[in-house]
Amino acid sequence: MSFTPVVAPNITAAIIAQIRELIASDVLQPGDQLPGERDLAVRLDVSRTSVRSALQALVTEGLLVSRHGSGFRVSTAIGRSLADPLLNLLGSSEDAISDYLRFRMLIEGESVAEVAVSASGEEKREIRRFHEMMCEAFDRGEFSKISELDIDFHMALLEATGNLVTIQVARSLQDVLSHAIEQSHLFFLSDEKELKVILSQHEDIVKAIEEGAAKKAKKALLKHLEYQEMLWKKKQDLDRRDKLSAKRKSWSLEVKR
Amino acid sequence: MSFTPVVAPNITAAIIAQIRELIASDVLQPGDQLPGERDLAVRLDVSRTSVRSALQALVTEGLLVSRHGSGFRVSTAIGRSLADPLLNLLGSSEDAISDYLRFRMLIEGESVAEVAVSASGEEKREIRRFHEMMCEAFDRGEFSKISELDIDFHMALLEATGNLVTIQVARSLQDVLSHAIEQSHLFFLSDEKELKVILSQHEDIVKAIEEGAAKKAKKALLKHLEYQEMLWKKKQDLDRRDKLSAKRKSWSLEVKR
DNA sequence: ATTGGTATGATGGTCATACCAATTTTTTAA
DNA sequence: TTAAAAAATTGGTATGACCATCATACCAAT
Repeated sequence: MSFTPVVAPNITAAIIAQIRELIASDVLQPGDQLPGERDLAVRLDVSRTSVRSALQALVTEGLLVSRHGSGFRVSTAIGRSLADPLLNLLGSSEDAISDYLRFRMLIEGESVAEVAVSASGEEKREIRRFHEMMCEAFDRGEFSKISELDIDFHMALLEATGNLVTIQVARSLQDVLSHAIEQSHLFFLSDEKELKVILSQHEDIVKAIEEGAAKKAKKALLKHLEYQEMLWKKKQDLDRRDKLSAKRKSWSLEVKR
Repeated sequence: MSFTPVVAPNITAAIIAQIRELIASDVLQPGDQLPGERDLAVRLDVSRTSVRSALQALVTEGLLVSRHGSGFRVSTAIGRSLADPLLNLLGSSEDAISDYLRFRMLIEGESVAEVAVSASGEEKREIRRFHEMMCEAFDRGEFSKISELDIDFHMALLEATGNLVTIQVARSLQDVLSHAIEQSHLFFLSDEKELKVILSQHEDIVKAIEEGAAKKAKKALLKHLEYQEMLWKKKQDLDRRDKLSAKRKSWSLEVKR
């Protein structure tokens, strides 16, 4: 007969676990606002003291941030342990963006195939919704919003798989990218013509998903990412040529001087 | 042990800092008992609420341990930092390990196919070298080394692709989840029979890579990871059954009381 | 001498209430 | 329409109370 030590019931720990679960399962997303302490207390049927204790613990852990008078929000920098090394990487290597796109092909290629065959109707409708919002933004000429919506579109794809590890990794990566993209401005949204191509590629992906055609969806998505990689390399070439000509110019000036 | 009254905004933070300082300067040594909450409150000239908030934070941080009715003590096992949000996040979910393996299937499946057709002879020899080291460790009965070498083996696969993003993500993720894997001890190295299966699966993978057979290699690797997922689910079922019986037992005890 | 029961004081855990301070929202007045 | 003022909301702190648990001491029965 083996007895195991009894763990005392701990209300605070239970609240912590519940909130953590909500964040892990992506119901609460980075940046989302939590209900107020008093509200939470009545919802969970516990005292405000216990709620505060739990929230405080999550703040010191870094999962939440609190602002006096405003409330609690889910931290936007959760995957910092993943993000930090990658940040250095993207800054140091020229090919990092290309590697990033190849990595996304690994992840999203299989994921979208899985989604096509096993996602619910509601999830598929969610994906199409993002796509339509993107098209509308394009029609209105709000090019700055398009890249945001593009991120949402691809995240919705991954979220439909329900794989928590995939979701968190993707989110961390996207966080890193948002920093890196600011440096290499105009990453995707450079040309109206190119945007049109991207939107039609998205349309192909969504259609394949709705049809439940796994291989077709995967193929369409890989084509989409390969196109973006091509765009990136093209842009990189132009930059290199610009730098080269600039160098020549300054050199010639130097000679003249 | 000298406590000075607190005068500051962020009262809780000030208390935390003071106690942390006492521990860092070794005035409070591991195992030492702290004054009671009420005592501390009057010594610091703050409310018991603030004292509790601070102590609670230090407990979740791992510096202190509390026992109901006994008091707070300085933790005897300091140094292990569980402060990583992502770690706790993934640790809170039951399916995290399973999701982790599915994630690896996404990454490694395509990667190994790529390696089979495009890796150099030297890189392939490197992979085989890790495999052989694993076999030798098995023959010598050094089961504890096997899981380490297993990690090296799979990392060598990914490094052969040359994708820096993939490598970084895999490294970080393995780092984050290492404790979760250790916690579910005997994950891989439970049974000699199971280890033999794993080694033969590795052999299949290596052979396919050396032959340059992409699809064969991918298939072998997916089979390998699916086998591990099966092992994990099996173990999880056993755990659940144990907990259930334990619950029944404690219940009968409760009735007696 | 060991075991089981009981009493007591200290401690952590939780709750309810109140008030303060920072922020946001709404209202009001120019 | 705009800007200032007021109100409502929210996190931070304080206080007092009650309960469950722990550590200890003491007593009684075997």
